[in-house]
Amino acid sequence: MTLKDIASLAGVSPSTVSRVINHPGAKAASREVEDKIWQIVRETGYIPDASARSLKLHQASGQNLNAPKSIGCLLARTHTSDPFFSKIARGLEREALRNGYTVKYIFSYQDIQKPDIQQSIRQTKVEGVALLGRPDSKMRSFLKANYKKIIYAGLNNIDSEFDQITCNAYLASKTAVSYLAKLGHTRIAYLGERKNEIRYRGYLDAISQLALPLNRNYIIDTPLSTEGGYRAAIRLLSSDNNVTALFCANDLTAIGAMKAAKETGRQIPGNLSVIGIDDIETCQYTEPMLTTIHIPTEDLGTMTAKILIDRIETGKRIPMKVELPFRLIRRDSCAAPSSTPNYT
Amino acid sequence: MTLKDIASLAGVSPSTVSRVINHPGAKAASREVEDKIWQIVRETGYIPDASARSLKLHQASGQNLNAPKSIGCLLARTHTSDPFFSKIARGLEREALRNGYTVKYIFSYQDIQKPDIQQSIRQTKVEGVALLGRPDSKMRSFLKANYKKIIYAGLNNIDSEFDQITCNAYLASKTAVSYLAKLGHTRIAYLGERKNEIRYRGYLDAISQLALPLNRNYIIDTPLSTEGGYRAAIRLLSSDNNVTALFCANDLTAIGAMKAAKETGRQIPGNLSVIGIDDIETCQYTEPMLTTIHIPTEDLGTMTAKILIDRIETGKRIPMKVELPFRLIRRDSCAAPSSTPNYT
DNA sequence: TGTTTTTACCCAAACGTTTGCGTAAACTTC
DNA sequence: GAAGTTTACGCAAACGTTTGGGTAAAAACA
Repeated sequence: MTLKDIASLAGVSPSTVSRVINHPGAKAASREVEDKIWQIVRETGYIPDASARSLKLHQASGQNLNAPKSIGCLLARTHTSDPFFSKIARGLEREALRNGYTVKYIFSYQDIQKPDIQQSIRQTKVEGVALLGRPDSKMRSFLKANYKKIIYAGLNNIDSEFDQITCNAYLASKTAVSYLAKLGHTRIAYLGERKNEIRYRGYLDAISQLALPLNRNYIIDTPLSTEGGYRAAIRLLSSDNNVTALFCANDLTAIGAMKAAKETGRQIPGNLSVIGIDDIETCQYTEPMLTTIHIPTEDLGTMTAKILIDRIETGKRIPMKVELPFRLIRRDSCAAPSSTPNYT
Repeated sequence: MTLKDIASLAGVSPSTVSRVINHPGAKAASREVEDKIWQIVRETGYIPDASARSLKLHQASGQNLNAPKSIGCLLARTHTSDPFFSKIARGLEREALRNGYTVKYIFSYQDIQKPDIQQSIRQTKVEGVALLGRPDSKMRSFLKANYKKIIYAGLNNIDSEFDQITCNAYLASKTAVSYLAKLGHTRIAYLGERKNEIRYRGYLDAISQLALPLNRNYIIDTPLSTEGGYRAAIRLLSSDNNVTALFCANDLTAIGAMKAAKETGRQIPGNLSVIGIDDIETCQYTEPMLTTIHIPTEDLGTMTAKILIDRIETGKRIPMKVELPFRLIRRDSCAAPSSTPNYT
């Protein structure tokens, strides 16, 4: 349904329809014609095309009072089933809706180099976009080329011109490791990603600052998923009997690791302590319940929405990096290393 | 700064600039010219006008052979973090992408009555939509009014004109209950939703067909989430010492229930058997591992995409109801009821 | 009745892009 | 060196609006 269609249905020219719609009341057309036009508009459910309008008016996209507004949310498909990101998305959506915005999600990260995918994404009209999880460089340049208002939410700082809503995962990691150290652990392994990963750096720095021995074998590079954690832990635990604690870069990984631990005969937290990051819901349903660092995931989402929407509505950009607080949640998966330290 | 400006600065036509910018690498221009254009773009800080772009790209899917194509995916926000639906979505997305379609997700279910939300949804152009999870009547009429090509995917049959890709959850439920009965259980509880829920009907019919006693107290109406399962099970287990098995309408519920069982002193599967439906990944990471009915979730998604896309491309509709097979996965959470049947 | 004003509409030119088609020139191939 | 193929571009027509500048017909006026 376009203006033209309405026009021909009403038997008038597009100009007339446009005037009627945009300046209601201003007698741009006869009473009769005006009524007829409105009627048809209602019947057909016609919605003026926002792009065309803004193109023509070249108004800085803010004017139309009752226009449908929406923000985009970009998320890598691989993260689609990660509760951490779902939760952020949920906060985002809630806050957006409260402000009258719809959220449109796009998960087609990895195919961003294909031109038709790019087009398809561009085609969905949004006033700004929230970026969940680290973008690769392709994604980054695509975003810069196509959107003015972009906010990144996630755990890693990304060195880029986007504004960021994060939690200080570097500190969070150090906190987790320190906690393990304070319990008496000295042989602490890292399970998670390494490349450009701030949690890994946090681990490394904590180890060195606490003057703990750094053992290369205790660093396992693995994707942040339950299966990744399981595999990594199996690898580690079946070849080494000295580790007493596992620092996992997120809860999913930790949960996988716990299963591996049990399968290789460990008691948690008896012979082995496990700690994660995120505090996803499942942490409370594992046996034992998982000690972890709580990240205010949902708030991450709502803040992102708030700031993005503020930027959209005021048109002003105050560059910023927001950091939300984390905290250690002591549950049952960590304890002092057993007095008979080595598992046999 | 417009395309034209860039073009004249570079001494070429706008078309060339456009091509260079949009299909980088595709030798749309000579190496020389291309470099020059990028250089000017960088120097001038040119940003393509989003409205113009989207206006142009919108052109209603009629002519343009390699136009960007996309399908919509509607999912209730409440299901957003349910692994069952994430998995369907993942299958859907994979298949769609393989066919050159992008998927656009919308989670704004509950606010569908607000006109501006409706507008915003309508505004996103898609060639067809996949509907994950049962729509309420508002949603249904909205969909019927706005889209021609709709396919429903999920566990419940919905009596509607939409085509459906499902698993026979009715039979699945009966299978689960029969399995428990075959193990020797007679006091089997139902934890899950009741209203219009086919799994509930399956439970009821199984109980009656197997001539087991039907105990109203063993039917707990609860939302399908971990927390829902936990609450429901606490309620049941702390007031009754005779149940020997819990049939949970999905795995999330079952996982919550397992926690409650442990907290109330049950051994699984010693004193209490628990069975779920879905076979989400977490099932393998619980203690004990959860026996469940496997639903080919990802296939549900790919089938949905396949059929939807076929309909879009051929333009023909062959009304259909597709049913994918399920199967029982025996893990460790179910066993024969103990010889000292009552828990004390 | 002739002249001016008003009413009610239409025409067509933009807005900044993208892209199918066309075409000179350059390069192959035999 | 003729015939075909490829490369590297330009032309112009869209996309859906808005709006300034018309102009016939109707209304008002003298």
